[in-house]
This record gives sequence, structure tokens and C-alpha cells, in this order.
Amino acid sequence: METKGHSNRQKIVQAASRLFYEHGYNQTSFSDIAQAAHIPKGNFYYYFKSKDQILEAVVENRLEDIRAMLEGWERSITGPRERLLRCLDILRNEEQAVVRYGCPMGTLTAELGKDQPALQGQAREMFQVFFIWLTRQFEALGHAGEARELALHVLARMQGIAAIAHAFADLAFLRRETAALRDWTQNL
Amino acid sequence: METKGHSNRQKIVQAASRLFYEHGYNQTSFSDIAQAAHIPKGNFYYYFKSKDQILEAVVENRLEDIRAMLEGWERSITGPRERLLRCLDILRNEEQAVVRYGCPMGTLTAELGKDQPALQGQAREMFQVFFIWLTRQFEALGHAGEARELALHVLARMQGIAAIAHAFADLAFLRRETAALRDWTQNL
DNA sequence: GTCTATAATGTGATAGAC
DNA sequence: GTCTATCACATTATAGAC
Repeated sequence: METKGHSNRQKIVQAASRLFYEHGYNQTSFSDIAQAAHIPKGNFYYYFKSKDQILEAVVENRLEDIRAMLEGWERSITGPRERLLRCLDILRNEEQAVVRYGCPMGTLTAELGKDQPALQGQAREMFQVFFIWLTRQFEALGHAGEARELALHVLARMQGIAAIAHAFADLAFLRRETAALRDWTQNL
Repeated sequence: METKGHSNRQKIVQAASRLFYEHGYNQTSFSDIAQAAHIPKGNFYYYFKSKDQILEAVVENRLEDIRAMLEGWERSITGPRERLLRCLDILRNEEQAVVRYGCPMGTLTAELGKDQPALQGQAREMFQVFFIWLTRQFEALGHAGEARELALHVLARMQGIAAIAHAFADLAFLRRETAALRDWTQNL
């Protein structure tokens, strides 16, 4: 339970999370993280025994953020359709980052899925949290029988938008396709 | 012009292409490639001066394959709609590999897009070739005014399917969503 | 808890004999 | 053209002083 944690530990996790997103997990070295977090290299084996464990902490940290965000929407947004639309807005709100670095969940999961199955299992959990939340929204919308299929469909559409927007660095495409996905959700 | 090339050079390119796909570019070392190609490490600086140049050759090799495939369809398949459907079939034909390793173009472009812009430019060319070909099919289908948008839409849908199928190792999802994309194409 | 020094390994790359 | 030996460097990781 690292609910709070020491300031140093938090600094490491946040620096690592950013670097993993911007440069990828394998391309980020201990030295990179230490430098970005302003922590001497050797010191941070006090907090983490291996690079794997930093990723674990990073994913755990992101999961907490995602869960807090989704639970916040459950409380602050009344209808399931409005909640779904709010979810799609992520792409627009993060459009600069998406065009530059892709989707933080998608690119990490893809990278680890190649040959680090244990680590990918961790990363996939982020998708799982979204999947469960989306499924609940579609059920509330009256699509109980196909809620899981619709949830995966939306996840895939969002991943595709992020992937192509990133590949072509195409902001207009991201906006256009996000709008189309909003329309699809409206007319569902 | 390495149309044919020495047997050794071809062995290196093919081994590297497979390893880049299965383990990622950054996670594949010179030693890995040398071992897989049964070529002594030192020897292959005779063929390539750097790791970048191997990637360049790999992408060039894949581009030739892609172009040959698309041109083959132009000759062997009469209607543009049938050609589009044939293109979607890639996902089904490669379903095992997609579930295991994701899309060869998408995962490579995503990896390099993080912080190797020069190399990403190479990889993106593969998407570009598909994009141009798809655009031509939609024009032939009578959608000249929105052919480019439709082409990118299809690319994104395919990328999304591959990404989620890979993330969840979900073969049923891949088949279901590919079928849905086929329907979309049929009714266009 | 914090930091320095350094070990052990693997990396991309080179020189030069055959 | 082919292969051996090896370089310089960066990497993850550890031991131990403070």
C-alpha cells in the first residue's frame, strides 16, 4: 500500500511514468529516471529492487488515476450516454500528447506484449478497468445483451484513432474521427 | 538496389524482420540477429554499417512485399469493393500472429514514433502505401470526394482491431470486429 | 534513509587476419 | 567475402560508507 509514500518514491514513479510514455519502457534506463527525478542512481534501489518493480509502481499509479477519474464521472455525470461521451473526450483533451506519443495504455501494452508477458499482464489491467466501466455504461444504456461487445468496440475505435493520429502526426484526423465516434455514440 | 542481394544479406534482413516483429526493434540486438541468421556478429558489418541500416533494409523489404501484394490484387481482383474486402482479410489470415505480436506496421511505427523520428519516417511509409492504395479503391467505388477520409478510417479501424486483439489475446474479438468492418464495407 | 563507488553483463561497433 | 578478437560504452544492479 503506497497510498502516500515518501516524496522520493513518488518523484521516481512520476518521472518514470512520464519517461515510459514519451520514450517507451525499454528505451528508458535507470539513469534516465534517476536524472529526471533528481535522485542519485544508486539510491533508488532502496525504493525499487528492479526495473520491473518501477513499472509495477507506475502501472499501479496510473490505475489509481484511472479508477479515480471513472468513479468521479459516475458521481458527477448523470446519464450513461453523457459518461461515454466524456470518455471519448479524452482523445480531444490529450490530443497533443496522443499525436506525439500515442495512447499511453496502447503503446505500453503493445511494447510489453511482444516478449514480456508478465509485465504486459500488468499493463493490460488498465484496459480492463476501462472495459468494465464501459460495459457498465452500455448496460445502463439498455444494451445489456451486447454491452461487452460494444465496450470492446469503443476501445478498439479509440485505439485505432490514437494509432493512426500518432503514425501520421495528424491532428485533423484525430478530431474528425473522434467526432464520428461521438456521433455513433449519440445515435446508439 | 538490392533486388537480389547476396544470400547472407537476405538471411540477415529476413531474420531481422522476424525478430523486429516478434520482440520489437529496440529489444532486438545485433547478437540476436546474428544468431538467428547464423552469421558471425562481426561479419555483418560488411553488409550493414549500423543497426539503423538494418531497419532500413527491413522496411524496404516489407515495402516491396506490400507493393507486390497490392499490385497483385489490382490485377487479379476486378472490383474495388472486392479488393477492399481482400485487404480486410489480412487480419483474418494473420490472426494468430496479430493476437501474439500485434500489427507488424502498427507496433513498429508506434515504437519508433516515441523518440526515433528518422526511423519512424521509414516505418510510416508502409502505412502510406496502404493509404494511397485504399484511397484509390474508394475513388473507384464512387466516393472520390471522401476517399482519403475513408481510407484513413479503414486503416484506423484495422489498427484498433489489431491493438485490442493483441492486448487481450482475444481471437473471437478479432473475428467479430473484422466481420463488422466487412459489413460496413459491403453497405458503403 | 541517503549517496558514492563500482561490479557484472551486454551493447553497438571496429580492426585486421585469413 | 568471411570470420575472430576485441574495443569503448551503457546498462542493471550491489556493497558499503555516511
